[in-house]
Amino acid sequence: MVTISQVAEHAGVSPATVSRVLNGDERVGDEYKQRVHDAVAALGYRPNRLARSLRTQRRSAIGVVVSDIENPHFSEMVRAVEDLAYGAGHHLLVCNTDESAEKQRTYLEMLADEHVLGVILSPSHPAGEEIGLLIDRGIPVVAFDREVSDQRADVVIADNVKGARTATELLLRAGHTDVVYVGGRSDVETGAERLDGYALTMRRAGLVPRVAEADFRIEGARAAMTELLAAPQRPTALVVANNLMTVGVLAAMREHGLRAPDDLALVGIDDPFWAPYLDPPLTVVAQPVRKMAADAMELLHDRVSGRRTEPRRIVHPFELRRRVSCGTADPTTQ
Amino acid sequence: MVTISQVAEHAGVSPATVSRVLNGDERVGDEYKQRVHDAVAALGYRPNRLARSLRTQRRSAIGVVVSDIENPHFSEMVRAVEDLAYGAGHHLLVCNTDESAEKQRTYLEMLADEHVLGVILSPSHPAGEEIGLLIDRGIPVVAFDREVSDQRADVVIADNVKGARTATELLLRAGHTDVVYVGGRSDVETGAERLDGYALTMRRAGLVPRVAEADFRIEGARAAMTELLAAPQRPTALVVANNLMTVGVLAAMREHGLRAPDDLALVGIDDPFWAPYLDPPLTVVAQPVRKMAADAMELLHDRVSGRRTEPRRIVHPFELRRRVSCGTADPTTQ
DNA sequence: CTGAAAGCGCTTACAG
DNA sequence: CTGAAAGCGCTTACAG
Repeated sequence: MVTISQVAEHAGVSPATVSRVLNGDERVGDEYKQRVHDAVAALGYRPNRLARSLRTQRRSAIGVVVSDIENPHFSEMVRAVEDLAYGAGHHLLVCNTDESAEKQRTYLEMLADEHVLGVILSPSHPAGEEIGLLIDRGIPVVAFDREVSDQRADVVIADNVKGARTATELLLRAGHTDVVYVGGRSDVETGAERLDGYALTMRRAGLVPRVAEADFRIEGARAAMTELLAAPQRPTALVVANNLMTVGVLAAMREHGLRAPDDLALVGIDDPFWAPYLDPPLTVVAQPVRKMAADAMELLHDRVSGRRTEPRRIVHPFELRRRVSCGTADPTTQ
Repeated sequence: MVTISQVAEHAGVSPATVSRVLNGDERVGDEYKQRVHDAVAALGYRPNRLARSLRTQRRSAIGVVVSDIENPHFSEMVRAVEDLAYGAGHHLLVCNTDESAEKQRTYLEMLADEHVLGVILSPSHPAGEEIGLLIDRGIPVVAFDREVSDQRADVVIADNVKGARTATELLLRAGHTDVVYVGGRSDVETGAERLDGYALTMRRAGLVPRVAEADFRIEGARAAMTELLAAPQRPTALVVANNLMTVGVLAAMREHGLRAPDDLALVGIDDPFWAPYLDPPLTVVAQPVRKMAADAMELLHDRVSGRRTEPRRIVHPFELRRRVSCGTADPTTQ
């Protein structure tokens, strides 16, 4: 392990001068600069970032906490954040919480103890006190997808109520009246809001909401669908609460010999990369994940640079991406 | 920021004693222990992990370098690694290289400078000299999926040749003679080996290999398929080089009104979580990603603990997961 | 069993 | 422009 002192000795200067040269301090004389650069090259010296972070009290890591990196929604988010972080010379500590309050706490405490630059958190437990711990210690937190109780955090979310409304309205305008919502966990914010958006839209149209309850997961959706399709009255259209559930819904439909959109029209929420390639290509309302990630990073940078101290809250609209699964025809006139 | 000295003062002991208590040193007297614990609680003290790492020369972060976290293969790998790391109290620095030699170099150098505990690397550039830099500095490297030039690294790979052979043989045994390989990048190890496995198997059966060249990506596979299906003789079966390409292949087939397995039998390589839910459910040969991740972590821990200094190389077999897309009938007798 | 002191590898006022 | 010295927040031989 070559240290800065060894470089200094080799170059015949002080460690302070080596540090200055390496950090681009212009006041150093040209000959000294050259000698330092030569010594660095000769010894293959690389500064210890740990030591630098400790001394400068400035870290280059950003914590990203999601419930499950394997969920394409979060893979996309992490990917987008990573692209931006790389450009800024930062790197990512990625943490999965599995929707466990305890894992969230453990990870956030660890990130606090690591003195990360900031945290982008898709909360499993919005009221966790460890969120305040981070902010107390001057580590900015951006809540992603879901809000957190601590009002000092920044927030980047999508308008789930409107998103579900857009999906539902699309089907209602096509003439459907029996639109069922295949729902995710209504005990979490995103689940509750999407359900609300659907139910409100149905009621406003004078229709009765009907929900097949599931859990945001493939097999849960498949089971809920199996039950739904065994019921006396089969709906003509579905709104599905997230991308994983869509996979389960399509599987259940296939088992029952049903095709979208003819037997059952379908609008999904979320747009994983394979949605356009499903059979049929899936119509979805999608969160603009990349834009949201860019906002999250910008909010973080504003905080770190001290440009802003007041919390901000950015709400993105969902985007309708119309493909095939929603159908086009008015089913009442077929 | 509460420091260990403040805790010491509050408890009326030395910083050394606080450190000992917090690190579970049993030699400390019970009364002192109690006083330290009280002071820690009163002040809300949390040790600075950066300072500890610098002092002990022991880091708790593991670097994971993949080409693209959005590829389900790597999402699954990172997820599996993360599960194991969490249990061991480690956390993950996740890096995307986009198959760029430069990004790989930048990230690996950064991981070296961060003095991470170890690196799991799915190499974009197997001969990168920065791999040696890590090992020189005592940071163990486990090559994942693909080998690296530096012989000192550990290796966890799947037997791509046999995997592709298994896929091809399954189709040959079903009676197919015109099996086309929809190929990935044959300039990378995995691509080249899978191609070899396919081609060898065809030749051994007295058949002529036929390849639709693509690039491991959805659109590349779709384009290659469109070309293939425009050719005079349509094959009766396909082996597809990775999970993303399967998505493109199915899309192209749909555009041409072809269904698997009846019009075209299909075996994929890789088993993303949605493969069983595709239409038709996909028959695949799959790398045992979770087992491979577990091995990678174990190799890392062996190195870190000094239990082993000689490099190890673990080769996993692919697993055949037979579903619907490969068909069952002998097409020559239909 | 406990504390004073040194040191991990840097950076940065301070003095010259 | 350059260096000696202090210090970031810990841990750990060393001495008692």
